[in-house]
Amino acid sequence: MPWLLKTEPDCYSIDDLARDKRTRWNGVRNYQARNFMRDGMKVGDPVLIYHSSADPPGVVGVASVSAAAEADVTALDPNDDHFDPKATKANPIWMSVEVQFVERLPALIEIGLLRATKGIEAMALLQRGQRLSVQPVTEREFEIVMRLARGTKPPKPRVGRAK
DNA sequence: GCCAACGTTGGC
DNA sequence: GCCAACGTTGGC
Repeated sequence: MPWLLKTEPDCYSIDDLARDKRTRWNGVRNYQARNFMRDGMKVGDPVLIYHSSADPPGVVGVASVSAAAEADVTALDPNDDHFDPKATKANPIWMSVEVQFVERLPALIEIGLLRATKGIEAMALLQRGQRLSVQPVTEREFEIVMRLARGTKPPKPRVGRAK
């Protein structure tokens, strides 16, 4: 299933991912987000990359899950910004998946455009007060965002449920 | 920079 | 286990 990962471009941007080709999504310190990475994200799942606290914020690219979650070693490193004194080797607490670069979108899809787009009103990203940095995205939401990216119209709603 | 919304912490 | 205080997120 598709996902969305938020990142602050000042910290790690789509350009950084394009350069690195793949990266461990380390530094996530929220249990719900960790659980999505640990239990939900499967190798091959597509991932929207979203720039938060950017001007403007929006979806900038696509990645895919390239390796399943494992211990986030940055939690064990006292010199790392994401050090967690409660984490141990036996119980690292935090986990992260590896993602690989797929593509940069031809243009950033601003959050305002997303808000104005029919069919994706229920996207987690667009809900008030939500700040989760790892979010599930439905197949249809993913498809609509990709069509926005390619400048074509979103598909008509399907009747009934997929699969 | 503001501030609403949310998660976490810690006293009790 | 409650909940007030605090810290963080992130759009605006």
